[in-house]
Amino acid sequence: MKLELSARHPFSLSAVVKSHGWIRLAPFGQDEQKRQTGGLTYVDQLNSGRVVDMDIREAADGVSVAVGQELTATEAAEVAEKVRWMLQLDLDLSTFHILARKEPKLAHVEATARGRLLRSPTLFEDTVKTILTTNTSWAGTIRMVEGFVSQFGAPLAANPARRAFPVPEKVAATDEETLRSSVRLGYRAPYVLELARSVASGALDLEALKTTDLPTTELRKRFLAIKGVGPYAAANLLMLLGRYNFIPVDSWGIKMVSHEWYGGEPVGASEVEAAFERWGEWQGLAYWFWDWSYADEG
DNA sequence: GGTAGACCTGGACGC
DNA sequence: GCGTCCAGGTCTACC
Repeated sequence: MKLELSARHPFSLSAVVKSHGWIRLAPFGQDEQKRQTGGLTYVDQLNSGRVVDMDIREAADGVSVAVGQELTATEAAEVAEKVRWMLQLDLDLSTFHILARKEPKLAHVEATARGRLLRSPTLFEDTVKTILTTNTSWAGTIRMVEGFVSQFGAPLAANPARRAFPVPEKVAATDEETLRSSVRLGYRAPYVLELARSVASGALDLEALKTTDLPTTELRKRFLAIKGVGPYAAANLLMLLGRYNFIPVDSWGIKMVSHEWYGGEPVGASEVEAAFERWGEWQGLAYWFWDWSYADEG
């Protein structure tokens, strides 16, 4: 089954895929051919319980989504809605692009259709993944997410090796020791377990925050109330929700700012924030897509 | 409100 | 092969 979805222009699927590291985390995938064309794959468990695989490619007016299974009308609508969300197909970045034209370090943004961030279909998935990026190497994040998905994700019938991201209920039913020792989440295990149980029980309606009109500072407080989510993680989640008032400052960003404006001298989070303060409600995006002078593999 | 120490893992390094 | 050190954000206790 194939779906055609339009995108607000300028749009580049490749730019979305390369926007950050999520593409390397299960159940996202990208074989060599898709790396060259900018496409991606994703395995998802639909509300009906069925696990489907999506093959997403750039098309004339947006993207085409090939689903490996025949879908009901309800399922097809769900897939379309999720892909629109994941790729931010409807996002209007024209104001940011106008501002970026005046800054040489951001002049590339509009021409290359950058600005969108790849995100997961659910805020639960993005929150778990964000927690698993904290206080570890990128290789560690990949390993933890891979273990988490392979242990608790529902398998694709045609290829059980490929699995969807676990639903909260499945994770909630496990215990901390399994998450620590088997999935090797370390001290993050109780954070992920508590999050899953809060969402599964209905105590925390995480998905409602995707479209809430709460002020950004209030939304940030909601994220900071989640165990394992601190200033960096909260800012990262806000970015994914299109709120760019806070910068997800991590050690890499501190290093970049240090070399960009302080001659490599030690700086802290406050210097990073000060460097982008003038960008106001767009500061997170300005930071994210800044053309850094200092070369680093990040 | 600010700060020190603990948390957990894997990789780098020295022996 | 083994032990030690270090990097990576957040939490808790304490001031």
